[in-house]
Amino acid sequence: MKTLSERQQLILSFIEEFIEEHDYPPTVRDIQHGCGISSTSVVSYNLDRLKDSGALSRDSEVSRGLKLAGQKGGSSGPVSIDTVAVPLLGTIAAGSPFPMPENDTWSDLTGQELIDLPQAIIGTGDGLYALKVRGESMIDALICDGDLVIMEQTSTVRNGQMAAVRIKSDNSTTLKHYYAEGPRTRLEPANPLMEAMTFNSDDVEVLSRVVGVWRYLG
Amino acid sequence: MKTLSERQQLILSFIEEFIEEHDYPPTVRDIQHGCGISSTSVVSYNLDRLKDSGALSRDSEVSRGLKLAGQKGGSSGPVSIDTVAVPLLGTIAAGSPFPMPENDTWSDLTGQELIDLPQAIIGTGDGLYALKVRGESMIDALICDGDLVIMEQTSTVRNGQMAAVRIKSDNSTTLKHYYAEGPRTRLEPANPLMEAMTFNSDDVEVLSRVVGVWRYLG
DNA sequence: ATAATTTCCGAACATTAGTGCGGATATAAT
DNA sequence: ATTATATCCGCACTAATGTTCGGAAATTAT
Repeated sequence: MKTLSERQQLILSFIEEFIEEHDYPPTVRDIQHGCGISSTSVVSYNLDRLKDSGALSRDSEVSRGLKLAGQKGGSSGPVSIDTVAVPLLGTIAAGSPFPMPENDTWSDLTGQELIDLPQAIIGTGDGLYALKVRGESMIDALICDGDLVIMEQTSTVRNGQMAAVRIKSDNSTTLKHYYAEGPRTRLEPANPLMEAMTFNSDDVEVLSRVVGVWRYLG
Repeated sequence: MKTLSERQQLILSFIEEFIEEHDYPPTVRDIQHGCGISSTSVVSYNLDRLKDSGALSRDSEVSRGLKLAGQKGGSSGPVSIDTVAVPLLGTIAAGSPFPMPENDTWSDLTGQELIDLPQAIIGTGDGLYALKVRGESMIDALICDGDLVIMEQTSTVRNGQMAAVRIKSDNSTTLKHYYAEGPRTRLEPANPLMEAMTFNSDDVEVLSRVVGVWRYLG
């Protein structure tokens, strides 16, 4: 049996993910653009090759007439270790109020979406929660749309740590590196190309500490 | 909530059986003939009613763009908290050569530092490796010093995915969103405030795909 | 090198398939 | 009955989508 070309494997994995996302197969043109192929005929050609090799079946003259043959291969044998489940409490977006765990929220986590993180890198996971970032409002913090921010609810952070802080006079909330310097508090964006700002310490309220950021590019 | 008409229930069950048989949803006309309806517009009308009632979702202007509400992904088993161990191969810094897994590196992982990541968000973990970022040379990619970049060794990525690409004429390597557009290839920084650049496709070599970024602020 | 084969390209082309519209028909409310 | 609402009918229109074809380019075999 002929081995699949790189492009054919790419197409195959694209189809798989497309179905995973949409619950229906892609069109020839979906594949074309998704895989950066210049012509629909090339897609059609490779689909026929894939059909020949038995990797999929194809209904002629039917839009989205694709069916993967070798569905999900059984997962090999992932090593099981301890993980910590962290509740996904909501999303942050520019302007929207900053979601915070509340007393009853903690006790009633039923139905909450949970994010599993390895204990090895997270620690005990006590008091941790996750927020999903919406929009590009946190570019300054090197955080973009879709990122998952892991936070620890605390009102005290050490200098240099990143925290969700509220500027009372603005009633705005941002993620910044925190530096208490006596009566003044300096907030420094993660992006070193951007300028820091200082406020009266009274004006700055620490909401949570940022423990980690997870960006998944599937 | 309105109760479904007989015809709507018929359509619903037809869609269900059709998907069962073909693995892709029917067209409006498939439904028309399958349910003995005289006009496509009647089908379209009832599909909209079914959408209103939440029985299914419909992608506009998309052939077979149907998804039954009660169906979601594959088998929903018990949530496993398995993790996958990913080898930490080295560090990336500005100017330094981009570390890549080599043949013997793969076979001899003894003593390699391993990073555990949840299988739930990483997948099988096949062909994955991790690199630690040194320095601020990747600010454009919203990646900063200390970040852990999870990569998959592949030379083919789909449009829109982020990848480690080498510009041959520069002999430089960066992380960019990749868009193959025929003879030209567009590389787009993750930071939407920055401009994209295009190169001759010959001049661009894909080294690895970026699967995820983990930033730990302990 | 030369020829054979595979793969790719671009541009039509032809069918498939979703949508819109005027009007008919039924069903329910007033 | 009369109005309102929901459903249906055909038909035409347009967008979506699979296919074809001549030729170029890359790969492999002789």
